[in-house]
Amino acid sequence: MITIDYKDRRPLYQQIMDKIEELAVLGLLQPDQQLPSVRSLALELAINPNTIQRAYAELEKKGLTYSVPGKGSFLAKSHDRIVRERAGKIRTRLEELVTESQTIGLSLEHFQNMTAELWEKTPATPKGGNET
Amino acid sequence: MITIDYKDRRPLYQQIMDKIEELAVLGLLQPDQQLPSVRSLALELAINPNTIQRAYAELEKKGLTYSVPGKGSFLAKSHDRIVRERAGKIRTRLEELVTESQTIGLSLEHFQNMTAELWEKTPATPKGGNET
DNA sequence: ACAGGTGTACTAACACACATAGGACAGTTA
DNA sequence: TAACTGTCCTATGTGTGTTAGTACACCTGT
Repeated sequence: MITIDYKDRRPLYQQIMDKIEELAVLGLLQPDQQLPSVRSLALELAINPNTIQRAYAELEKKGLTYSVPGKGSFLAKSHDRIVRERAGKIRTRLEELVTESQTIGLSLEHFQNMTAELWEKTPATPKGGNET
Repeated sequence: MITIDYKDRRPLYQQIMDKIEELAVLGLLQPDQQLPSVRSLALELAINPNTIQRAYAELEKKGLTYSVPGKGSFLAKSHDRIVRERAGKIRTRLEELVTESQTIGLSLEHFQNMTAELWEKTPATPKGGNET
């Protein structure tokens, strides 16, 4: 379900956070569904439990999950809410691209054409291969 | 000409690299034009010369500048070439955005509308104020 | 009550990148 | 020669990421 890529420059805890959010976006994790326990996931990924703990703590701080001592960690937000947040971030990054494009004198038409072209390529998955 | 932003999370040497590339894109630095010397820029920015040295060395590795011992560091590439490289990077990042948008089920039409809307906002400059 | 699962907290240690500090050497130019 | 230039080197401090080990409190099934 979750894998680690040591070629990835991002911290392990960050990769785990992103993977869980990704699973939530894709609907493979449902609200209130229990996540793997800190210890079991650490064992499975062959990394330190503290790293998982870190990831779960950050996810909870973001409001994406909630933890119940003695019971486990669970997905908190609804699929729709996560998707809306994602859309917001995409908008922010798009704004950066727009600004940079204008700096180098790219036209809106050129940009739109590029978008349409890339849209049709429809690659399978963005970040390096999602397991199994 | 070049400033440092300590609120910026990027390393200082990275900020310097980006600023110089930015100046080149905007045409404020011409090919074969001499850059500030390692020591003078370090003095001006009140940081260590080694940090400037690092920035210049990385820029040279990227082929953006060239250094002549005893003479100085100079901008290497033509404006056009830098712009083309920038465009390539923008394309790569746009591809990421497209993929992520598809993941969350955004439509091409929605994406294009968002782009057009952002395009018209036309903010002054992206990264924290490029002074005088 | 107990055992075994859960989250949480804490300290210590290591590796790495960023940055500073200070010094040294070689080439260029006036 | 003097005063610039780039380049190289070692040492040090700091912050972050990660591992390691331990401990405590909570929940659940037997």
